Amino acid sequence: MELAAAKLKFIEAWGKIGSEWGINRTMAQVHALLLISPEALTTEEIMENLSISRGNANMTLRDLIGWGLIEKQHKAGERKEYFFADKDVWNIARQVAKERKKRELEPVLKVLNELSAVTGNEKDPELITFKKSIADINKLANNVDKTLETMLKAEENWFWGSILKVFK
Amino acid sequence: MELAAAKLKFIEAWGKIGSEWGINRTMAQVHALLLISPEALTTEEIMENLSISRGNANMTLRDLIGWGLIEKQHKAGERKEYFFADKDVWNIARQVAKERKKRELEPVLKVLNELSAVTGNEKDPELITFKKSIADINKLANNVDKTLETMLKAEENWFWGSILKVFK
DNA sequence: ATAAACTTTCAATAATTTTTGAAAGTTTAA
DNA sequence: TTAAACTTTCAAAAATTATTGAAAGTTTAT
Repeated sequence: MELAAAKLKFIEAWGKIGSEWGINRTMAQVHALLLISPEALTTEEIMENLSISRGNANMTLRDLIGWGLIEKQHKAGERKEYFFADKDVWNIARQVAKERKKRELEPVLKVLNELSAVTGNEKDPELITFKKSIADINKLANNVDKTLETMLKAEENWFWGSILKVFK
Repeated sequence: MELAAAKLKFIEAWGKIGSEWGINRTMAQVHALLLISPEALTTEEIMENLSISRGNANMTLRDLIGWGLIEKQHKAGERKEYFFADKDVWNIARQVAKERKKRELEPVLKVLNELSAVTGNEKDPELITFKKSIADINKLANNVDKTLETMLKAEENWFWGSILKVFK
């Protein structure tokens, strides 16, 4: 396969993955484009490359910066802003894990905690089932939380080394 | 907090989590409802409880069965179908992991493999960057795949025991 | 101070996803 | 076979989410 075709295919695939994981297609595609680009690109170049509007490009780039996945770069003597992606895939995974933990897991843990305090007739099967479910989910969520916490601090080789060794 | 209020809050929260993870809100809410219900419920009861239409309930229940998260049950002497959710949270996590692995991760691994075979001028920075990105993503995806594979086979206590011990 | 170069905003529009509900289909019992 | 009880389908409508593009805003150089 030729590079040009492969690039298109990668951008498409990354966009699809993104949308399956609740990240909007365009955002994932812009990220893909920057990920495989050796040079930082301008808004203009991104718009053209992906056939998206200026407004869309601007918002998407802003979001990607918010996720910590790309950064702005300024070139000496130029007014234009350039954007480039962190190419370290482990950093990307960690960054995504970090943001989703903060944005999603933590609020869930908070709600689960509140729900643990439900009151009522302790003989009521409805209450018994409810409490058991909440307790189980709570336990799972806490284990996930701890594992992510470790992942965030860990180096890639150490992390996978440890996990895969245990599972051999 | 009273049980009735807690149930509503849980259904809402589970729905929100679902939609953040690309599962549609209603599907997650129906799952939540069945998860905290000690008895199997009919389509009718689910419709009423969540204020959704018959068509929606039917499709959603079908999807949940497809994900292996709920099952049909028949009660002796009754024509109606009852639905109930597996209450084992570890099974749920495994089931979701299994389906997403099959539906999403495996196709991605396939595409990444094809993209590894890209050809071109080996001195071209574009090609070098592309190949490096693909190789790195490939490695990460394979590690995730192996870990999920282990998770699918594992008992909950063993799994978390192993992971959390390593990370202590 | 002005204008060119560039970035951001946001109301309107488009695209996508979800939901409805009535009609069609199926199963069971008599 | 008929009809009641129940389930499934799917075209149309509603809701949600993403995108556009022109106008407003900002920064820099002169």
